[in-house]
Amino acid sequence: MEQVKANEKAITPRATDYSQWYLDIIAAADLSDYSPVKGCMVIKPYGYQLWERIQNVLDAKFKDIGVNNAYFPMLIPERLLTREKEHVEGFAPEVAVVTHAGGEKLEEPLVLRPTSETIIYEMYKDWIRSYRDLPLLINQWANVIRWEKRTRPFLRTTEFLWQEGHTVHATNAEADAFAKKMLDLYEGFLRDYMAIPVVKGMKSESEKFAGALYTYTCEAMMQDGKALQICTSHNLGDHFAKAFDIKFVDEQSSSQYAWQTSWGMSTRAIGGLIMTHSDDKGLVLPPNMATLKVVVVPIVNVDTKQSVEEKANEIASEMQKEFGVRGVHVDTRDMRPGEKYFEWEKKGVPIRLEIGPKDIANGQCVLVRRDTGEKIVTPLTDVVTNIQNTLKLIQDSLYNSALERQNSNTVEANTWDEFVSAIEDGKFVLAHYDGSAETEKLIKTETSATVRCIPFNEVASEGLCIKTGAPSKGRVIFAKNY
RNA sequence: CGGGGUGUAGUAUAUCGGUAGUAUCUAUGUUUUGGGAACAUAAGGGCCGGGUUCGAUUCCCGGCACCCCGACCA
Repeated sequence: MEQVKANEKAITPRATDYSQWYLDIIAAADLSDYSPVKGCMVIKPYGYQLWERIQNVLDAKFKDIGVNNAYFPMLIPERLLTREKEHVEGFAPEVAVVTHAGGEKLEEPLVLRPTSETIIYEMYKDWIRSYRDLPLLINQWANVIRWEKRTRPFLRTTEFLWQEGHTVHATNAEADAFAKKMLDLYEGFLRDYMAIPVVKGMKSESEKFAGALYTYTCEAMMQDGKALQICTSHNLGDHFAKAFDIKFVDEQSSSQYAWQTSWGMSTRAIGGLIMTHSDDKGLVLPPNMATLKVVVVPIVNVDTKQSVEEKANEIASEMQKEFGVRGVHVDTRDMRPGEKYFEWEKKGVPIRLEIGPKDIANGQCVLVRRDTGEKIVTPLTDVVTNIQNTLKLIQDSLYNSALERQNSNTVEANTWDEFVSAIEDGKFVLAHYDGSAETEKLIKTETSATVRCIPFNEVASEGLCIKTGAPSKGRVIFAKNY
């Protein structure tokens, strides 16, 4: 009977089955549910809070640099999608198409957007006439559909939520600088809020966005050593401008094609958050991502219930002045304290505050860190300050340990044997390769590693391809990936 | 689309060719409360179709669904 109990409440250890561990965390924290349509995902309220946080913070950052929101339709006429050759070839295998509506077969099928470049640029071509209309900086929050063969909650779902920014510029240099600027913005967000360190770099020719000139990416390392592409920013060059006839008249009165970027971050980032910080007890949220930052658990019995809960509420309302009404919760449910602890641990709440009759008598309470489990006895007079400090400590410590993990699991390989064994060990492997799609394919077949990116600081390095021995410029990171 | 696995209550599981058992969850009540409480009562189940059989949840065939591993996923 003990055995059954343990099994029911335990989370599969990471070391045993990482994949199952990940699913367990999601279930334990009550983040999502499977939908009747395979591959689609229901995001439950506690999970959606994370998405709302991402939305709020990113949206404010976008607006700070002059990017405003708009909305474009979900249905795209098929002829628009097919306009840019590489784009349609890249996406064709995974688009869902509406062929019937209103009880009739449609004359022209409508594609459920896998991404919105085409429909947005069809509009842009009429919005842009002169250099005075540039740059045009627009973002949209939307859902997109990609019919992937294999899905995983948050990491790759058939339908997912994201933001996609689409900008238009007068020169390629300006567009490129903007694409990189957005990547830096993402990096800052991931560092300061999600506590996820990333490697910034450029995608290889075969991994870049279909239709882009260059794709820049933030790659993060998960706890099993696999890479996750957490967001991308594309310099689209003038490819789409030419396909959609987006032209402007410059200061010399001559007509020119415009230069564009697009960039996005999706609900996949939540998957990255889960896999970066969580432990075998459940989810761990960085304080800057947690709506609920402190949960207060009064320790009571029948006699002390009223007085202890009163005191707990009093402290809580003091804290709410600092952390917001939704930032502090007093859990007065009629359950044993231990049960509550486990529940909030599974949900990743950064700090738990235990307060019982003995504490009150001593004018103190017990502050417990979710990340380390450390218990800190705190005078009631210093609670708010101590919590503020502890939240900062947790935030920093989560980032630092993730960074440390990433650094210590990133290695260089100079021979093929080194390379194979490092990939086998789940490392990020820095190595030269000749840049050809064939070599990439070959390496993937033999080791299941893919080119994650060419880190910006490696672009100039020269050497010989790890596989073919051909001359190579720009060392890349290889890794297994999600 | 290949390889493997599983279909029994909301969830997790057991047994068995003959009345389907347990835990958990849910509801109600009493007692409890410094790390997953106890007792009592109640409600709730065999994926679908066919075959073998006196009798199938069990065995066989087919379908369907789901899970895992690959392929695929710029």
